Amino acid sequence: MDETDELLSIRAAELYYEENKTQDEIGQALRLTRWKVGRLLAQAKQRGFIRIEILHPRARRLPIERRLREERGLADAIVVSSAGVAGPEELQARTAQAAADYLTALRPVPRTLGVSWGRTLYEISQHLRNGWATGVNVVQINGGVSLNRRPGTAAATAVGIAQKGGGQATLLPSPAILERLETKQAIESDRVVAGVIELARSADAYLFSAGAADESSVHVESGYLSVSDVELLVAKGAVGDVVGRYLDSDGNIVDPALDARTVGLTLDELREAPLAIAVIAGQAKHPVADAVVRSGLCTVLVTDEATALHLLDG
Amino acid sequence: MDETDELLSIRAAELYYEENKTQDEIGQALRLTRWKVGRLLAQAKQRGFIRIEILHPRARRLPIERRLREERGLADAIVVSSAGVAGPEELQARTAQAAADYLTALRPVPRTLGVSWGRTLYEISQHLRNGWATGVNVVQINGGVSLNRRPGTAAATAVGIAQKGGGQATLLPSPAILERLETKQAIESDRVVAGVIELARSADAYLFSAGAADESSVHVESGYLSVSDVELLVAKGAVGDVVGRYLDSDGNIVDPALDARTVGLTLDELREAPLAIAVIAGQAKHPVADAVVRSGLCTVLVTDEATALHLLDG
DNA sequence: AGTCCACCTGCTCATCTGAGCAGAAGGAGC
DNA sequence: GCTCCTTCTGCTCAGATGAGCAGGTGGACT
Repeated sequence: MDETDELLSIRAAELYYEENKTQDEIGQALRLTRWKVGRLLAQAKQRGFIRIEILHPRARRLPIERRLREERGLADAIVVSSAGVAGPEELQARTAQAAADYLTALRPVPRTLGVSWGRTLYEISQHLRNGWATGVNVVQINGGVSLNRRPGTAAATAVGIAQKGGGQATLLPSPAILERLETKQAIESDRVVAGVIELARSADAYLFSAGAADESSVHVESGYLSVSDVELLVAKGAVGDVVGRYLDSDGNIVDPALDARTVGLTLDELREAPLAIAVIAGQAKHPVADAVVRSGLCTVLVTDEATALHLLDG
Repeated sequence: MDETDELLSIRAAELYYEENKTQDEIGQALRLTRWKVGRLLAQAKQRGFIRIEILHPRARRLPIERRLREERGLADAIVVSSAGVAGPEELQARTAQAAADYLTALRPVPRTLGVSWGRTLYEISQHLRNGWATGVNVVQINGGVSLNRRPGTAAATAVGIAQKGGGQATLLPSPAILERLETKQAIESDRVVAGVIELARSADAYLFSAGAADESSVHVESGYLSVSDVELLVAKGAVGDVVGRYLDSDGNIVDPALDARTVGLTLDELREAPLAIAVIAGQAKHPVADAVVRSGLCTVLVTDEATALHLLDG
């Protein structure tokens, strides 16, 4: 395509997309046949001169979703558009909304849904509508009750999802991380706790997010880890955590001793799940999102456009 | 349009614009008739959910051009797209290119073209192609030869435009602004200078830019004015200059005494021209662009999208 | 110069799409 | 409960568009 044709294709595109002229009219204006105009427009599209964006908080990026499914082996992918996004909070909100939509549309409806907790999960619970399902029971898959600064967030998440879904919530009454291995083993052998974990193992589907390995981690906020603990983990290669377990970029546990003191489903148990929905959004979580997808921790990913493109780049 | 329809229209738009499905296929996917899909897409467009951009340095914004013609009474307007622009230099380059394109396509071809000088005009001369016209003579319409730091820029501009257009350049051998009124009157009564100005008055068309009233002004750079001179002009209401003459936001001369010492066509002479092409780009020139258009200094405006929108806002 | 080949052009035809219309549905007011 | 009015729905039909094809054009190579 020479320079003249390139310019013509731009002129044609202006008349077609901005002035709503027909290809025939454009042909008359530019002294071309309407077939030539059609070809110029096709070339303009194909060469990427034409960008069509859907500007809406609920807009998704289907081509990127397809690439994630095909190139990253996911069973499903939901990618929300970043077009016209105001800030990181809105990105987070859009992604949580999309996750709520996905859950609502999910078929078959899971009888039991295993959930983690955290800012993202809480926001998903807020975006779910009353009656999003009928009779979905919810079970927590990792510990964390009550140490949180905003007490009850973890519980409110699970209970909220369950209530709006017309089911019961089963909480895991345990800290996320114990200080001593013996305490962790003791609490796991507690009849109630063991029962909850057993229920969690039998869930039909899991819904969880991932945390970045930095000082903003919920584990730091909740007091389970200190900033220097996290720095140590990062030094060992940690990119973030899933259900409280810190992993490196290959999805391996970074600190087996710490992991052994962490209550809840293990990463390998998650990997065996037939339906594991990860909801991860934001620049800060790009590395951990990568690790989650690469190591097969989820079968379904709900994320934002920038994160999705990051995953596809590598 | 309720929330459900809004969401459906977004889903439909995704399938239509990103997946290239037909409205009929979308109808099947979303369990709607194809007419409903068509209406949803029309509403999505109409409500502004669909943004179509033409990403190309030569892309123009025809709807904005139309508004400028209709709402600002211009005979013609050329607005280059700001989409995907890298920086102010590229905006300037795009606008200069558009001005060169406009000149090249101009019919009837002017026998004599009056030009000012400056960074913008120089860039236009660079973008013109050899043989853009056959036999267009060029005449400078304001003084400024030789005091410029990059000597010859003013002359190179006029000569370049003329040579590439197969014609002769007539330079105005005079400073832009004289220190004393008497000197200005003396130089204007010089036979050669008077002849050039007479020729300039008889030009078929004028091509000029405008300068912002700040320290970056070519008059400061050229030594005609000091920074404090410009500050004084700004204090008196100056928003910029056209052919070396400083005007306020209403297009009135700010400093009549200074104006009387300025050599070349007057603003009122420009206003009477049947074809006066102003080329103005960049954030810094928004106020002076406004003054130029409001006070009828040009019949044709070549500018960038942001500047055009600024003109239409007010 | 002749031949071949790739590309381009203008066409036919099938499909897609938007305008306009008649009837149905859903509310508001009586 | 009934009527009227607005809005919505599914349709016809004509215009717009894209796929595919035959013929033509121009350049490269022999």
